[in-house]
Amino acid sequence: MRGEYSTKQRGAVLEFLKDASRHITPQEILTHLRESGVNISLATIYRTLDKLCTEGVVRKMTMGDGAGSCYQYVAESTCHSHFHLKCVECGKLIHLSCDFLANMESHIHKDHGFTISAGKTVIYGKCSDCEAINK
Amino acid sequence: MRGEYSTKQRGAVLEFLKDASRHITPQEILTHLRESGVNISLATIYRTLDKLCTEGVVRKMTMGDGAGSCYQYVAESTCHSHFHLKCVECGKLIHLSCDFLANMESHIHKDHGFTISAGKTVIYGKCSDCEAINK
DNA sequence: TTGCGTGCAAAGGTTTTGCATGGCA
DNA sequence: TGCCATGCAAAACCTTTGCACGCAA
Repeated sequence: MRGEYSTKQRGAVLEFLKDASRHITPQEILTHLRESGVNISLATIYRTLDKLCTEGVVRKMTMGDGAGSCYQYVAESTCHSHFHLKCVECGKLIHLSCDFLANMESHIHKDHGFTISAGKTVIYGKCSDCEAINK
Repeated sequence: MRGEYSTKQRGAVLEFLKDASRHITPQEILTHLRESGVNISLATIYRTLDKLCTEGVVRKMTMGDGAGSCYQYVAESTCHSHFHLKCVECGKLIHLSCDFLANMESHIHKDHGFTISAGKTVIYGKCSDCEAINK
């Protein structure tokens, strides 16, 4: 018989991602689940995340600071108009929902023939706090 | 005496980056320079790139597909209004200069207090070609 | 001569893979 | 029972670092 099995580990990973609903590293998942008494290995986490990614349930993002990849649970409703700003100074990650960005998407689609995948995109720059400090 | 030396390796790396004027991986640099008869090691390339980065001569970018980091030569004049679109299907990288994006920068700066670093930002999505194929 | 730059090899961290075992259906 | 999922360990990668030597100034 073909198909997928529902296991404790897979359930735990998915539940943790849902609860956190923020960007998470495989290492974080390992630590938290171990603390919660779940027996799981890093390899399984990577394999599980890979599958969830293919299914479109979670999303993989790469932070530019070499700190490894992050994964995030994707609720269907939050797919649009949601960009991420990452501060290159302090590493803070800002979730940004804004109509203006919806305009940007349609502009780029019309004028440049490119369909933006907002969830995968990380915009780099400096947050207001760090900007103030350096001035 | 303090200061920097001008070496054959450093010159070769910089020249190659200038010539290519596109996004390049350290591995590519190694291969090309070796083929050109330049004796150089990966470690030196990383160290050189790191310095050039600090000096602002090249820019480091992270491609989200886990393919490692890319570096790009930065001409002073192209620092602004220059975003990158990367197709998640075919991997094509599109350089985008457009006034609209300048507007976006100022909008995000004013309304969200975030200063975008366009050169470090890669916007993911689907290019028109791949969009057409999948439809 | 001084001390930065380089090459090599080893180390560090993240992600992947092989293989035997365990667990779901 | 039949397979898929898991754990462990090893491997594969990318990147960084230590150390002795070479080379620019």
